Amino acid sequence: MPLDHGRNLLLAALAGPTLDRWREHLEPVSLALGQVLYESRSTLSHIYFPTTAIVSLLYVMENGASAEIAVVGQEGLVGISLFMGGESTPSRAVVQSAGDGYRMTAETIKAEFNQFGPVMHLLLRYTQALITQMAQTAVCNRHHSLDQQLCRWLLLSLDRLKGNQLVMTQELIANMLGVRREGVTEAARRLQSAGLISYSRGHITVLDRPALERRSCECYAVVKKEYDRLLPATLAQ
Amino acid sequence: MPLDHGRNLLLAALAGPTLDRWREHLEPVSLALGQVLYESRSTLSHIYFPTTAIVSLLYVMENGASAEIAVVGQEGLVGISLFMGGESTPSRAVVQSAGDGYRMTAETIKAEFNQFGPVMHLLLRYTQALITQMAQTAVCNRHHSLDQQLCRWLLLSLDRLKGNQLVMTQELIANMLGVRREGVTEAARRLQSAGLISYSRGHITVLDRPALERRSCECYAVVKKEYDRLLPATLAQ
DNA sequence: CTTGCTCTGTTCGCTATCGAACAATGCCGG
DNA sequence: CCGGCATTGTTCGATAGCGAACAGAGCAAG
Repeated sequence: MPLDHGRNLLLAALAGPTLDRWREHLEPVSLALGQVLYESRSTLSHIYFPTTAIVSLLYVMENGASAEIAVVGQEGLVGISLFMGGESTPSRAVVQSAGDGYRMTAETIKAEFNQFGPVMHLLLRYTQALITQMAQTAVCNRHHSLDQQLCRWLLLSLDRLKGNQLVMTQELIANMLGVRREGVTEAARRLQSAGLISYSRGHITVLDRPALERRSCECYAVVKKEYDRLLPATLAQ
Repeated sequence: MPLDHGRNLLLAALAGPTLDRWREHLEPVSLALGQVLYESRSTLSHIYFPTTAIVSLLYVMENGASAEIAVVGQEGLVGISLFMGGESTPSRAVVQSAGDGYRMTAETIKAEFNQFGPVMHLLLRYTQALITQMAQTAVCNRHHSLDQQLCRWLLLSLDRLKGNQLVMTQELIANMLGVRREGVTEAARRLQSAGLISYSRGHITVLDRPALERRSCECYAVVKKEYDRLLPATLAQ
């Protein structure tokens, strides 16, 4: 069963006949750290279903600064603009944590979407969950401290990986959060001395997840709750 | 022609037969300042198509602070979660500028969407434009100064009104931007002394729109461009 | 074991925004 | 035309995050 190990939850939610039809169209791909799945304003050639990889949707400003808009892992897909109809977006999709996934050509996914069945409704519900994540990112950027945002970010990433370890430099986290690397260093040090995490040279281990959740702002919980509500079949496994 | 004056651009984009069918389902409504079209997490009963009103989607935090996620006017609709499948969202929709619009029951819009024709594709393209606006709000909240954000916000509002006047207290703007009222006062004073706007007691007149655009961050242009790209038929009027 | 490089730690002054307190101004109803 | 209220203006100290510069510290290749 090729779709089993480290599977993507949207794919896993597909019922038998659809999945059988999809199987031949799903190409396994290995996603390397830093790989760009699509560039800002470029027409997408494929839609991606991460399994063990994590992908960040981020916007890169004219001056080169960036900010993460949302994160996608095994629970979702990269490339909603293909079925939403726009074909491209102003944002960029970058692999934030190396791993595997599947991809499907733009044509195929559009044809599948346009069968207007359960596939379409699943993809749209996922899209709404993604919208919630973006909205909450906006709120979080406005109101919450770097410490809180770091907690939120670690939790969102953790949910998309197995285990309690993240391979992730502070520099990279800073780029995602749109802050200075030094700011992340200090926030991480505070979390470490509080015993919530331990890290060294690109390896972060979460020691006390409940404490991390308490220290995070409400944004994490809002997003989590909404994913659980909108995609129960896929997450309750 | 009841849908003519101060019309909604999505409705205007509908072709004859669809519009004829819709006409009897569209109920004209008057939207008062501060009116809540839907509450956080509540099931929506109607979808709204503003004509002269402007509606803000905002998230209200546990401590009462708020932040605008996106703004909707004559170019769009309020209540995407009805056809996206979630039925509700964690955000709230509040009338930011009084005016008129149309509404349609949840049942009707779902039935129309599920005819899978041009209506569906139009609504999905609009949704993608809205997503871009949310994403850019997140970026803007992270990186840009209050002055820049105020310019962006004024421009977005202006695009959704006729004329160059906004009826809008600084207190309200502050709530939307998620900043202090004093901050808006100072930013507005700076814009006023630069000759870009003139305001008094809740009435803001834009005197020099090009200058406002220059002073704004890139976010406004990104969003505008994406709306124009995704909804050309509706905006090119 | 050394060299070089990546990653993390730390410091300094700077600025934008915050939070709070209070003053001034103009509109509206009686 | 006067009192009250909504709105705007101004100031103060506090603080979070920025920008820049540089110091350690661990890993990896030779």
